[in-house]
Amino acid sequence: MTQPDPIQAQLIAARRNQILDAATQVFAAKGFHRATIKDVAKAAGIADGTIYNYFDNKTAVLLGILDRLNETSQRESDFEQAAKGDISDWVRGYMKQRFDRLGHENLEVFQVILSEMLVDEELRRVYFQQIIGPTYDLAAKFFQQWEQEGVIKPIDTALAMRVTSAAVLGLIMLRLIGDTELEAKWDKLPDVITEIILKGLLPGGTDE
Amino acid sequence: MTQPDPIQAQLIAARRNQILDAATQVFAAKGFHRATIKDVAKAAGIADGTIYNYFDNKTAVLLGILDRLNETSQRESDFEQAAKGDISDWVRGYMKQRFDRLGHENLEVFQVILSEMLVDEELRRVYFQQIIGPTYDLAAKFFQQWEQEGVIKPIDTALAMRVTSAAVLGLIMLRLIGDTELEAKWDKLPDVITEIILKGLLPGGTDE
Amino acid sequence: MTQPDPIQAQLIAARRNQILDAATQVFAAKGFHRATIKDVAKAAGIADGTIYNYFDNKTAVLLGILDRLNETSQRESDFEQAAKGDISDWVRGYMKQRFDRLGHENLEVFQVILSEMLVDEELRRVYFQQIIGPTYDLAAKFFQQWEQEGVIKPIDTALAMRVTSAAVLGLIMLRLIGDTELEAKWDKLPDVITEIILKGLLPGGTDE
Amino acid sequence: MTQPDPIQAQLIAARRNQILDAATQVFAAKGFHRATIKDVAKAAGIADGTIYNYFDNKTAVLLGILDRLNETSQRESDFEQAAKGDISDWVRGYMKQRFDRLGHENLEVFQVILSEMLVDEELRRVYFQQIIGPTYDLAAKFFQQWEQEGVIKPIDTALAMRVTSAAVLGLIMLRLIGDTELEAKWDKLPDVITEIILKGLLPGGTDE
DNA sequence: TATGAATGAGCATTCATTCAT
DNA sequence: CATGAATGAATGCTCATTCAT
Repeated sequence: MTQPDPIQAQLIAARRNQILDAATQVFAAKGFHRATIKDVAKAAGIADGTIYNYFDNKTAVLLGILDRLNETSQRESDFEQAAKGDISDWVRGYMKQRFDRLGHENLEVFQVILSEMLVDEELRRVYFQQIIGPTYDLAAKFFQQWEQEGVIKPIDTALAMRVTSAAVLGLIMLRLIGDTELEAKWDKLPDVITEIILKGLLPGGTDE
Repeated sequence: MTQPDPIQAQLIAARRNQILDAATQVFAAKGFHRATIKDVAKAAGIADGTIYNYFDNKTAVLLGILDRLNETSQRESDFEQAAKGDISDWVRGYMKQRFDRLGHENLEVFQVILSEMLVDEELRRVYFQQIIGPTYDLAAKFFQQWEQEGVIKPIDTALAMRVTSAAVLGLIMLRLIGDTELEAKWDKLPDVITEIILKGLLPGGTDE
Repeated sequence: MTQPDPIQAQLIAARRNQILDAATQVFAAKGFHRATIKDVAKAAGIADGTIYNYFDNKTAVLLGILDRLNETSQRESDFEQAAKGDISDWVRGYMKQRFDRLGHENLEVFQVILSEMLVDEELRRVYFQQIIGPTYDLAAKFFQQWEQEGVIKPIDTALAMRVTSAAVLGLIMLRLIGDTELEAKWDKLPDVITEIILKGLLPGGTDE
Repeated sequence: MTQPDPIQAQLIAARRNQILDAATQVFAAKGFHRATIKDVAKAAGIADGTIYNYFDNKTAVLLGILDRLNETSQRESDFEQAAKGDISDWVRGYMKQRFDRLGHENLEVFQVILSEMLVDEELRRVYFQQIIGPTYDLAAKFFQQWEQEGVIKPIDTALAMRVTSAAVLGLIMLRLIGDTELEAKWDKLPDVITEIILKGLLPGGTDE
């Protein structure tokens, strides 16, 4: 029954991606609830029912988008290397990457995911386990190491780390909510936020 | 028609609050979309149609909740006085107030509002105009004053202010998304976040 | 309990008329179904419930309008006198009266009544008994007399009479349905229709 | 997608007809407003939603009925041929066809359509464009030709033509409104109305 | 596997009518 | 009688999901 997966798996993956591409586009444009399966199917150039051969339900499609984002993130995250440099470079690099990766389409899908996540238990769980969790784990290592090395002041690293990423998430939220000022100065944010965060984290906190 | 509206207004306000109480409870429990008007009516102990004597739409009910939150906020916000003290006190006070005000029920409603806001243009507009806008304006005054006085380093105050509130919003988001660590250490956050933010904002950034 | 009706009756009649005036206006503007009791009440400057002290239900209000139209019609119909003259004058007079009486507001209420009548059994019955019936009876007398006197050709007078009034009703319908040509030439119709009908009814049907 | 639409179109047409048959029956029995989509679906033996795969709205279903009536009309209307004969034959033929075509079911649907048309702008527009308009155009040709040939007296042909069809429409209305006399003598009407109309239209207007 | 027609549960909203004050 | 808040039945329409072909 279940063949190993010669090229079958590739075909399936291709179809899934085709659907996810369409869904990303459609969800970003109309939002999760307003977008219908028919919309997605049409955008993908397939029939409604076909989607259900690859995903259990509409929510699963959103989860699929999340998964892909996740994979992309991990592939892109070269924190490890960056971390070899000093903390200043690392934070700035982290910020730059975060803000850059949110181009227009990404931002809109992210909006949909966030909105749905606030309402859907499972999505929340998956997002946390697959995306936030690993990121935390990685970052935690750095923060703890920095603390031990005295690079940052003695502080609850778990919270410090969370405040750092919260600042980013919060700025994204504010922009999504309609803060035009933020939208206009989006490019300046990595530097500003780095400056603010760092000069508090650094024991000396002065010039740089 | 008959009287100007001495007690009439009170009756209306009472009914509205009765509905908003029920809606708050129901929306928090089931989310905005999953909750039906019938649910809210039942929870309020009235008929479906009665809700429409006090609110135009289901969305208007959510806006009503937002309004109440807003009024409560403004009544509670004694930023002005706090500001007379130094920046350190102000930021710590701001943080404390923000985090304290999000008890359990508040947090859940906030979750619903955030989720819906990410999807509903009008809600976004209203929220921004009525809540974020005024807060920004108030905060902007302080930040600019502080900058002129040299209390904080020369920096884009508009962004600095946004980063500050973004940190709070982001932490709330992270908690809502399911960060149990944050939930456990919720009480410590005002101090930690103040420390981080301030020591970056302060020109010296050291001891305090 | 039931007082004879000193001035009471007058007050009641006044209130009823007040309501019917408002209803006529509102129904004409929005149609029977789209118009709500609230609309009528507002237009009449009274409360919703008050209407139900004077009419059993919404349909009864329409019936009330019909009644008034009927009374007006009967008061205006001086067919008797006209009939003393010759048939030509009578028909022309009849036509002129019919077409003149349909000014703008009248036409629109008539539209509402017709539409509702086609769907409401009782309205149909009342309309027929109170308006069409009496008119038929009156006209029948004339037609029969004319036939006996040889003023019109030997023909089924019941049908002849009906064809005559049908022509009028049909033209009104066509106009209501949207025949702009008819609307433009509305004033010419009494003469044209009289000419057509008469020169067929008259035994000679000759010159002109 | 797959095939052009050989049998597909037939299936669709069949389903549409199935729905229209049911709707005709239900609308005739209960009237357009009182009839629910659920009624129609039940009568057609399908689910509610299925109707919306074939029609946009409830109103569109009524328009569909209208279209079918229209097609039938056009197929049946052999005015052209009839017109080759003399005017007397043409009018009598026209009348016969009109009155014959309104058997019982047809009459009831027509009632619904008329009622709704008096209230619905779009229906009115469609009916005028698709049914009345073409009929007018065709008839206008004949009337103008007849006038030029001196077959009918010099008269405003546009109005003459309208009076002619108004007579028919008016009689239908009177019958629909509940004129039992008309119902009883329905078969005699084509002759009577032809006689009345013609002997006025004919220059001589006498014998025949 | 792909299709897309059929399904039918689900829901916001309206509004005629009632009745306590 | 007047009021107008409360009622709650009633309904068109959507759309995720299924399943026969």
